[in-house]
Amino acid sequence: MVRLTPDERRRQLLGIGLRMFVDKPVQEVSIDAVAAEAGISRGLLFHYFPTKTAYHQAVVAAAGRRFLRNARPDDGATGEVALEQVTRRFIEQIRRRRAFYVALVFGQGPVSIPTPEGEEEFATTLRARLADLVIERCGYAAAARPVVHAWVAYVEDRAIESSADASNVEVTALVAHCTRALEALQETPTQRPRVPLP
Amino acid sequence: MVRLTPDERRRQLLGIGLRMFVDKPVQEVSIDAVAAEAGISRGLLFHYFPTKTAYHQAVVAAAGRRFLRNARPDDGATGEVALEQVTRRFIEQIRRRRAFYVALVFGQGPVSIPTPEGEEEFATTLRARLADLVIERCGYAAAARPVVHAWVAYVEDRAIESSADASNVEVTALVAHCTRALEALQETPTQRPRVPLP
DNA sequence: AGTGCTATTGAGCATTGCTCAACAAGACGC
DNA sequence: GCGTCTTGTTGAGCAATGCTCAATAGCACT
Repeated sequence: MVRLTPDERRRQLLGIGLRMFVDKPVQEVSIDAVAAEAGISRGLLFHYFPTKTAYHQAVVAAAGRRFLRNARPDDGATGEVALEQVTRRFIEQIRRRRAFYVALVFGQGPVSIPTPEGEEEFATTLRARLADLVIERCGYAAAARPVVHAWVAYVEDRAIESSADASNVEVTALVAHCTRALEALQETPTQRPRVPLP
Repeated sequence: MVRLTPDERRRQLLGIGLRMFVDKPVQEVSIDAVAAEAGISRGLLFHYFPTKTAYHQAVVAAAGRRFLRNARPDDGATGEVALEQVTRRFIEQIRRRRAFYVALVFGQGPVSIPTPEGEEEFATTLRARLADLVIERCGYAAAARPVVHAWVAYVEDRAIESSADASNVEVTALVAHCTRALEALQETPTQRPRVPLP
């Protein structure tokens, strides 16, 4: 019987979930399997997470936090440089761990990533957090939020679909395309239909 | 005991799943509940779907097929007109049944939508099918497929995030923006990085 | 009416999600 | 070194669940 700090144990369980939910969907991963992997009893898992669904959501949220953290630009960076960094880091991350991303982040719909400490029960999605990041750090207007939010979806799809074996050069080109695309999208008017209706 | 055609029964079960999986995730919807809703025994459900996961996937695929079918342009339409129709129908559909779409299509990652009859085990996602639709019907080059595919993700996000209570006029403006956005994205070069690396 | 086909049932089993009272590992005081 | 307190941890136990399979019952056709 190994006794861990609640924090250590929690982290261990989340880490195991991060591995187990990649190949199998929730309903095919049993609490027993997770507990066995951790070397603990079933009961303990329910001491840390009230329900299996709650555990799964916590794992997914952890995955989202991880991607968000790794996509952050350098502390000094702002404007176009920051945008290039965020875009590159986001894309590279997805490509490096494609299956992981698809299973735990992309395939989970609007999964909440609670902001860490204290802030009043605020929760949101990875796309929303990345959009905030771009708006705050790269100098985009708050009014452009819908465009930025959906642009994240665009970049995400390009990263997922681009085959992971492509060379680094292609990644650079993709990053360049995506940063330019954000400007192009932002400049695309939202007012009049281009094809007048009959 | 009510006896139905296998086809009718299958349709009924898929229809029930289409309703049940909107509010609750897979692991919280029991086969018992589905069977009770259909007025049949648990066993029968396993006669139609070998496993619960298979049933869920079939339901999700059905949802995808539905959206794909409703997004098709008119038979005669081509080019820009077809693009406008596909975009509008896709957006309107998502907005009209937002929760449904998010739960069953968006929140399921790369769910396969098998092409109906005969075709050799080909299966793909809703985004891929919509991309094919745009390429074939709206006159886009096959080389633009990655852009079109990710553009679908962009449109999808705009539709999901735009509040459902907005007026019809705003939808028209959004459709116009999205169709223009596809051109803008297509014209955004993928070759050189805009911000040269140090 | 009889016969064949098959959609459907229902008992049954192993596993699963979840609860809870009891246990034991470490920290602290003495 | 001993006792005590706190709390991370266990394991039995239960109802519900996913799934199997032999038996049944509805329907079409002769």
